[in-house]
Amino acid sequence: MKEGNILNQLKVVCSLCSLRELCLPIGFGPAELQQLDVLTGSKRHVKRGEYLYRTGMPFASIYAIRGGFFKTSILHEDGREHVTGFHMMGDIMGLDAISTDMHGCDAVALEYSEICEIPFERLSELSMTMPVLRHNLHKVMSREIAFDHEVMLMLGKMRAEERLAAFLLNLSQRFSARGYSAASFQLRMTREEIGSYLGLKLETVSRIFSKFQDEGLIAVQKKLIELKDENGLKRLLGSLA
Amino acid sequence: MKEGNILNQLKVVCSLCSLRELCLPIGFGPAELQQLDVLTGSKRHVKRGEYLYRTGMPFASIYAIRGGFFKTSILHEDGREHVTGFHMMGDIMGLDAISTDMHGCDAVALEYSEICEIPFERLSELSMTMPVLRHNLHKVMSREIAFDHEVMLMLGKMRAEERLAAFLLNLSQRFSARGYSAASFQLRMTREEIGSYLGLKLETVSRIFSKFQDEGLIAVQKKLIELKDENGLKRLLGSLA
DNA sequence: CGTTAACTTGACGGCCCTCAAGAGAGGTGG
DNA sequence: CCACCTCTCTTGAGGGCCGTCAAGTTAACG
Repeated sequence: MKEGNILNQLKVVCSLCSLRELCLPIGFGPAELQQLDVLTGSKRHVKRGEYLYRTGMPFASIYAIRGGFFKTSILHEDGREHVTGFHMMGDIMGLDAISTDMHGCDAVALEYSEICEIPFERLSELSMTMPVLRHNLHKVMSREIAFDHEVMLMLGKMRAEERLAAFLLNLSQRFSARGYSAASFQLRMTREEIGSYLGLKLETVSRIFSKFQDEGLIAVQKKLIELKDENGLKRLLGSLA
Repeated sequence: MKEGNILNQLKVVCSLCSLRELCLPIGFGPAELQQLDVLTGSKRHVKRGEYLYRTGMPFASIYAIRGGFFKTSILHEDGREHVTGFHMMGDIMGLDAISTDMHGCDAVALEYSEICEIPFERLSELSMTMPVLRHNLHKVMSREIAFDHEVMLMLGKMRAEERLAAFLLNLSQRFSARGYSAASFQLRMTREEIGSYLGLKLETVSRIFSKFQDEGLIAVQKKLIELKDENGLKRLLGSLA
């Protein structure tokens, strides 16, 4: 992996939700903008712990996050879950459901969140006449594929410390891209959920957080994370390659 | 994970490449079909070991496999590679490059292969006027996302034996869906490539193949695999859940 | 027939999981 | 307001799975 390949992975704030603003400078007329407004009309609030959708539910819309924090996960019969992703403002969820017309995972809000429901059929139709919209849709889907490949790399090749470092740096960049601090942020998820996402156990996550703190790389206070030595974390990742 | 969720994952033979046939029963006229032929006109042969594309190359086309076998992988500076996928007839490659306009992985033919190069910009334009094409494109991309999530689950949660069992069953189903034998097939990749894909070392892959053979689950003769007890393999997977 | 790549098998060790106990934080009801 | 409960997190001890290292075998190819 090229240095910073994973690091530079971030789901840019280019959500279809905010496409109105995105399209303005491109020279859209009022008519097109009005069409977009039809799409972005349906907003919903989701309380902490509530499901936005569940596995097996029929697929009709994709969801753009206006604010808040979600996890998506697959649930097993025995109750174990695997977290497939964490999602924040500007991210699009539900793209994996198009192929089967049924949601293939659960989406749970980890804090109070606002989402924007986008009927996919209408979006698809609208993308006929709006090349920019079409291009953006393809980019969003493609970015998810490319990002998932990075995650696969992480799960398949990295050791626990490298995974945690990559995870923290990715979070940092995504917060930073959204105007929040890159060096200090609140984790919205538990150690167990982090572990599930990274293919580790919660004890391992906790231990490595402590280790990073001892080494002066980060400061941890429960869910408050402060990156003290970003380059140090990046060096950890570099050792993979 | 629901029983057979991973098992049922298979990239259906619905490649855009064979869309001509696919669209016929839907009632396309000669004009539309001619448009499609423009897309599928550019065919290429790739010899064993040749690269179809490499990381960093500018993105212009996606590729539908007409025949043969590919692996896609990310290469590290130190020479180590992580295999992100194996691809056979009917699969589409290169979808991860749309977001960056640059290929993010290497695609290597593991045997003599024939592919069909599809200029993405033209495909995208064409999808404006052809809803079926548009829908198929979205489905193909969505299926890749959903499948990658299954792989992430495998890498994050399964033990070595479970990964191998899932791998063999997935291969079996994909061969079967293409008209080949589900119970007996030739591996196109080395143990090392399998290991890289599954997050294991080649010795582990070899050991587990031997173990499966001792247990009567499969018969192995180098690259020739015969599934002797498909249900036994599925039971291995079931124990995950 | 010689060379090399790919595979198999064994011994050993390390990383992470498992099991366990305890501490801290947050919420609820008295 | 405080006691109490529960969820989450931390830390330790021990064990198991798989990686590492090594040697030998087989297959493929010129």
